[in-house]
Amino acid sequence: MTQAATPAPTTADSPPQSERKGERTRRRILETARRLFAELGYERATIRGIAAAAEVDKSSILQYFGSKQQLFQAAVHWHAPIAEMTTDDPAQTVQNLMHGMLSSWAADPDSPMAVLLRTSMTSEEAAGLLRHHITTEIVDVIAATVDDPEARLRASLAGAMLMGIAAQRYLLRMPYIADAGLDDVLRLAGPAIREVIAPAS
Amino acid sequence: MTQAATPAPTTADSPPQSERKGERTRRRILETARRLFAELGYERATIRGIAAAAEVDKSSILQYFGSKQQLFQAAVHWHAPIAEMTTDDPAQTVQNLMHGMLSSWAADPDSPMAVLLRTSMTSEEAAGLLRHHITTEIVDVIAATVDDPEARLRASLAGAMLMGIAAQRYLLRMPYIADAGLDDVLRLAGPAIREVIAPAS
DNA sequence: TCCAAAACTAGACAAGCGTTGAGTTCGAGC
DNA sequence: GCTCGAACTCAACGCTTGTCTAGTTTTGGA
Repeated sequence: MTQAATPAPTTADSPPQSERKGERTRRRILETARRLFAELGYERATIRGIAAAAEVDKSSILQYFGSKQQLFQAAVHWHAPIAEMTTDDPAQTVQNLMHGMLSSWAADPDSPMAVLLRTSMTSEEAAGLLRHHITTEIVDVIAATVDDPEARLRASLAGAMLMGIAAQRYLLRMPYIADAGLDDVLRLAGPAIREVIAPAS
Repeated sequence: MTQAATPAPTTADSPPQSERKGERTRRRILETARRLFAELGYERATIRGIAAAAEVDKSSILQYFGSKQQLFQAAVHWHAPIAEMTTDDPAQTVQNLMHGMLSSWAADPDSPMAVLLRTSMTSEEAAGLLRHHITTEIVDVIAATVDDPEARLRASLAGAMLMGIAAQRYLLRMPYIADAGLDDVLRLAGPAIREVIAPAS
């Protein structure tokens, strides 16, 4: 019931050299958990495995996060800076989004969003988290910049297409898509996705 | 190693009223396994659960398929009639493919392809099966109808986009995409995907 | 009707899981 | 130097999993 009672009077993000010792451990657990959840999915990533990889006792994980479920929720919690990518020009916005999403996945295949997407395929709870995040933080923001009665459906479809490419490129590592350069992918797919959001431009 | 030694001198598909009793049981196990693998993923779908749902003893499943792994492989084995959908006109081919894939997923969310996609996200072995199927049975066939040095990359990207839409519509049930009519989805996304395969047409 | 083969079941096994609670080490304040 | 709480570890629990072996029931041709 009771949360691990973090004292944390300071800002809870970005490592400040050496804070409270427990915070460092907590972050190490979280990063390891993200990596293993991404590689293995929810059930195959065991608390024991995460504990061993993070060089921590399995009990510590439960002391910090309460249960495997809560550890997972903490691991996939993220905030996408979509608002900073939107401009007045929908075409430019799409370009920013595509480049931002694909290059961020390239840099970190264990990003919370990638982890959540993987697990959403076989977990209704994870799917619910993903739906909420994508709807409120991505679709709504993009749709607000488009003047169209079907703006939200258009934004959702564009997002689905982009997610399909990202998933096949970075998660499934499909031939051709995974082998091509990022610029080739953007060149071939960019105009098409742009057209879904802003058809007449 | 040895396949379950099916006697089957007749065609192995479509139920012919009442054949060998074992064949009926085998098919019932296979259909139940597909459904549960689709709903739960590979690890959460247990042999015991499949056996109970198929009203069969758990040992029978292992007798028919050897192991859980082999049962899974049998469950996700499929053949897509892509060749019958291709025409001389790439635009028409894309239209056929989109309509075919989306409406087949709508009719049967537990299709082998859907099951394989779900599990591929967290299983390298499943991902390998999916890569092989998609490359040889879909991408190559589509690319053969397109005259372009980047035909395979184009076909792969179009497939990825289509898969993204199908996944969000039928597996993740995202708002807007899942709620919209099939005709709306085709109207908005169709031209964009068509453009990826046949840019100048 | 009989009987071997096919189909199916019951029960147990070891291994691995998430979780628990009691115990041990560490590090800062008096 | 001592103390006390925070940080961490150890050993065990109850349970579920996939698989195996041995046995029972059903089936279909002679």
